[in-house]
Amino acid sequence: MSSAARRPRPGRPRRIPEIDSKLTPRDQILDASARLFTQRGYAATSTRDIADAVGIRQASLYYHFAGKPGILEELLARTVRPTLDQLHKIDAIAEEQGAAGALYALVMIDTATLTEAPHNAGRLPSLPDVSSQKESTPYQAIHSDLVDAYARLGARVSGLDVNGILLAHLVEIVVALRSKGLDVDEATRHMVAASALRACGATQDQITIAAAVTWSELLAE
Amino acid sequence: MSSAARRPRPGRPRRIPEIDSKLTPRDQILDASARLFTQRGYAATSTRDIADAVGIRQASLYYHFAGKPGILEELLARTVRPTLDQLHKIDAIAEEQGAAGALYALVMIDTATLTEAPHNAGRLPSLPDVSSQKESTPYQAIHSDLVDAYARLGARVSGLDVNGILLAHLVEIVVALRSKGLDVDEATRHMVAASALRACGATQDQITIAAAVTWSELLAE
DNA sequence: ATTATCTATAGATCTATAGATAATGC
DNA sequence: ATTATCTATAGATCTATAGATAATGC
Repeated sequence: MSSAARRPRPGRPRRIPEIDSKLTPRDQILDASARLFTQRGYAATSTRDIADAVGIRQASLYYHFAGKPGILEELLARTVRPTLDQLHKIDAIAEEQGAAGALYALVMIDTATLTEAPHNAGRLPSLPDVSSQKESTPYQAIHSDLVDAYARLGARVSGLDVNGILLAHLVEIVVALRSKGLDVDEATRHMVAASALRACGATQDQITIAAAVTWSELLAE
Repeated sequence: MSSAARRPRPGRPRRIPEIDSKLTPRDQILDASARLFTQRGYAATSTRDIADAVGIRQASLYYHFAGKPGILEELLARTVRPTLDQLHKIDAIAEEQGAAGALYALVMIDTATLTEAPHNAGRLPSLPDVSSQKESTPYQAIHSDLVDAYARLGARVSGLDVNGILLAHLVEIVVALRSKGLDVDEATRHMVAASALRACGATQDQITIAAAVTWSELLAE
């Protein structure tokens, strides 16, 4: 038998040798934290709980993160950053194909981000022990960028002032579905995108066209 | 001017005299706790936070409750106990008028309980730091009594095995509405009751009759 | 030299108990 | 005597820092 692939890293070895994980130590911490935060709550999870789950000593967390708030911050950011990183595509679609197609595409991207977040970390922002944190964390800033994008596109589709938070909230249905153990597939996400356009007063024809636009544009990465 | 009504109670006075509250000290603690638990989370709220909100010393809580878990337990119980206390009426309706009317009435009573719970304490059971508690608290027992009642009536209305949890979950829509700041009025609760019957396969005629039954029976306290 | 861990521990909570105290009630 | 508070504090965490250590990389 060949022994399992070893890929020795620098640094003092762990007391209990790492089971061969494909994740970096940093990502192991984030994954364990997402699981514990969503299952037991943020405040109810101690840094020791996280370290134990990863298989390192409590103090070793601080080499990778500025403590529990730092871990939370990164988990929150990962629920929006992948979406924001594609906003340039949305802008391009809005230019070339109109706002309806762009809004539809934004919903498809945002729901993909939320569906792919490990351990349904999209639940975290609405937990009381997370949302009651002090204002003006980096997350609040990037999240409001996303809300602004929804508000802009919603306004252009409807011709009215659309509340961006309302659209962002509508998209979070996929988080609720996941937390009830339901699978969120592509068809589900299309339904959510169509709902968002309908909420902006789009006709069925506009929705059908928007759905078509999304594919031709987004697949051309 | 007449001085505000004093109603001296036995016991050492508080350091900071109590502002004339109509609540017993025990209920003052429950009210402050419900507010803090729903706003900041259960684990994120310390016994000192609660005591400060009430205006007593941290240690004084323990005269009224067996600690934070005891306070939580009572708050959870109050989200179901008022409903369970009226189950005998539901049973009577089921006997005399049939299961559909009884299920409709149960939903109306349960939604009333949840709508009237101070600070929307109906949110608490689904918070991760609450739901991940160890099993077999008294609350789990009485809550499963309620779920059983839904399952029994649902089965009788539909003729099939209906998941009681599904109906109980459907009712919790009123908690979600309240936490979004929306008002839950009687019309809303009727819509929820009708939805529950529809979920059990009731016809519109059956629903109309069930709605009528509810009033004649429940108003006769 | 750099990296990623470790051990040890200080200081800040946080929970819960013991026992004192200041009212009312009888 | 009973009731409802208070003060004081022990013991159990929990977070975060300091500094040592055991690898790899150059």
